[in-house]
Amino acid sequence: MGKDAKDNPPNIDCQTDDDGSTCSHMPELAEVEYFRKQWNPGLKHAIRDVRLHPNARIFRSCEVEELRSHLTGGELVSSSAAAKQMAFRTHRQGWLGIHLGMSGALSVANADYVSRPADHLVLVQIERTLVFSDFRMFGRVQFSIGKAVPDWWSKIAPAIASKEFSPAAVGAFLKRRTRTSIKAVLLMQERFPGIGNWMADEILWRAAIHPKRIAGSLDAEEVRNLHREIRWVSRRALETIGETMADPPDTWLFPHRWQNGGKCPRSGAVLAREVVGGRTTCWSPARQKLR
DNA sequence: TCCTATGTTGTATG
DNA sequence: ACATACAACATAGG
Repeated sequence: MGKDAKDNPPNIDCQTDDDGSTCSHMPELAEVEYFRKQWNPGLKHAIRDVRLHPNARIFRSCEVEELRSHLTGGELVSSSAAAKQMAFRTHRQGWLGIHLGMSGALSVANADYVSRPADHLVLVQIERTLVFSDFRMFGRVQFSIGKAVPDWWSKIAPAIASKEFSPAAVGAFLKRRTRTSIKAVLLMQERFPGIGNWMADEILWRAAIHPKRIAGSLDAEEVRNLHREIRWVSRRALETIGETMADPPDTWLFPHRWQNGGKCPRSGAVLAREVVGGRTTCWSPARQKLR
């Protein structure tokens, strides 16, 4: 699972949002991986100062003063991402966990960076500043010290790319959901770590499965197709969005799904949009039938 | 003014 | 114990 970050040469570019408020990419699997790498230039460099908002909601599971004193004068040595969670290891057995929620973002800025109101955790170094901003504060920071792997990291479900994420495991999970839509089930992190709203829609569109289908009603072939598309979308998203945050090409559902009157890139039919499983859902009625 | 937002969690109910 | 549904969290933008 863990990919250790490379110690890249310092990158002093300011990559914070220039509109100062919104980020068009909300964090799912690949976006989290992209944001994780934003802090690579700061790994293995001393942190001179920690600026944080101790009462911000993102610290609701965190001993803020312990975090502050540990990081001040210390350093981050490596990082990995799993599901929608990031883990940064520190100089002396520290674990810094970051979840980006709906509006969180990591960025690297100049050494003389002036914090904005939504910058809740800012790590100041000699050559750069590492910034975690989150204006809605659905994100979460966690911190612990010690060899023991913290629960928030060890309890993450087996990665979609792993061997344990098998068609049989997916099928067994679906079989237990006899009254829930497949769309809602795909969002369950206990089996589909990192899948979020846009990925779920993309996967179902490719697998030609209607989002309102009852999860337990999929037949063996549909489960196989679904499993294959989950793997494919995850891998391709990591290769594209995970590297550059570039939007996927027009051959994906992704760039069409929020446009009013958007059309299915395969059938040309007008896309449907409706709340399914409590989330806004987009599908192509021409490809995805309720049977 | 009202509605939307790509996430998770706590709680109530079946 | 497990499955299910939904309000709540906080903020900005259309």
